Amino acid sequence: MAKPQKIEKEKLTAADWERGALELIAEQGVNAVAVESLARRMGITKGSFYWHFPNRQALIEQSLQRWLEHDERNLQILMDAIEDPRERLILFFRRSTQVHQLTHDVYTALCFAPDHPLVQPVLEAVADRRTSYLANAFRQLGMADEAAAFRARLTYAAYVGYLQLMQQEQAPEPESPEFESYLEHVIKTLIPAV
Amino acid sequence: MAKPQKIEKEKLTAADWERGALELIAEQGVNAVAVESLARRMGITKGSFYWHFPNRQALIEQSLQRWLEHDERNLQILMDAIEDPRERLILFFRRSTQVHQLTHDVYTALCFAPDHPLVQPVLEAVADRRTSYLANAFRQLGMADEAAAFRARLTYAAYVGYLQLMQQEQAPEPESPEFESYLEHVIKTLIPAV
DNA sequence: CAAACACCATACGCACGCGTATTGACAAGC
DNA sequence: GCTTGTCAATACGCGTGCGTATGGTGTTTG
Repeated sequence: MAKPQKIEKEKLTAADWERGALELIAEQGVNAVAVESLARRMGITKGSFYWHFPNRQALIEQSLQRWLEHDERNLQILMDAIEDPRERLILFFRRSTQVHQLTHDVYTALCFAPDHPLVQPVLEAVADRRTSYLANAFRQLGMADEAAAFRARLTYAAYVGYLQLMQQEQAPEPESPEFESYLEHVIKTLIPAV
Repeated sequence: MAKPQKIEKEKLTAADWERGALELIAEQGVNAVAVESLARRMGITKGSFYWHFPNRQALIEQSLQRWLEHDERNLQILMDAIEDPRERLILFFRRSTQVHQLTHDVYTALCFAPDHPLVQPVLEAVADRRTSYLANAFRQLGMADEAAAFRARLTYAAYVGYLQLMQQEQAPEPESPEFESYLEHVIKTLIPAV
């Protein structure tokens, strides 16, 4: 073993821990983030964890912060990419399609822990962002300020509620034809005609 | 039953425990239902609890079952009381006003624990019930079967999502004038004109 | 080459929550 | 009056999960 290929060693960075935490959140919710189980999952013991982080709370905070920034960029890209506000709105709905996408699954998990003290501020920020994003699009479609704000809230609420129905498997699978019909109905109902 | 005033002894029945559990769920969520803390809250030790229930799970199951029946009656009363489907729909939205009402607060709490194995079937039943209630009303307003079902799902989703926004205090207080304006907007958007 | 540093393993103390076991108090029925 | 049944208090064992302490190994750096 003269030249140990560094494949094996693979020291973990704080970012690795954060990614692992986010995966756990996506799969099993915030409460499932336990130091020891996470460490096991990373193939390491918790002795290491407490070198990178002072405690569990710091891990969650930093992970959520990282996710928040990541989500920010995602939204920005979406906004820049598409000119037509109507198309942007439709794409917003379609985003619920992206199940088993880390960023999106984390969001779903967070939605179901709105009282968690660490989640609350994050969720608030995201709701603000998405709501104003929606309101903006509605205004561009010619709605008055107040109406646009209301419609945005309604749309956001419908989106979040749909996430829950999907969680209970009481909503059609995103790929199914029924989903497309439903989506069409939603679009017709919530997006004003051009 | 000749004379003994039963004021002092106050033995607890299983129903008392269930009520206590539901209060806890309403205030702090399903996970907050711990045997010992609940016992303390009832002014008693857990030694008694395990006489009435085999374990914690049974308590939660029976409490939820009791709540489910209670909610069933509530809905039934609502349906019987009001003839006009449009009025019924409006009342459905207004029910989100009933914060700090035990039955409703429990529902909110359950909505935020959809993955909990004991909550899942309950939530499913309620979602079914309310969705078909809504679909029925929409059909009575002249919508086709499929459209009514879609609109019902959308409406239910919007309702659940709004609960979350309220939880985050990002939605107007039910008594405020802004709430009335928003409600009006929702009605105009989701309920087809007569 | 020795000391310092970065990263990880092992082992412990502690709190909390579930469930059980044992005992006690108090009423009703034989 | 003594047994039986009902409800409650106390005390334990057990698992889990957090955080700490301490020691070890490899890599850097003076």
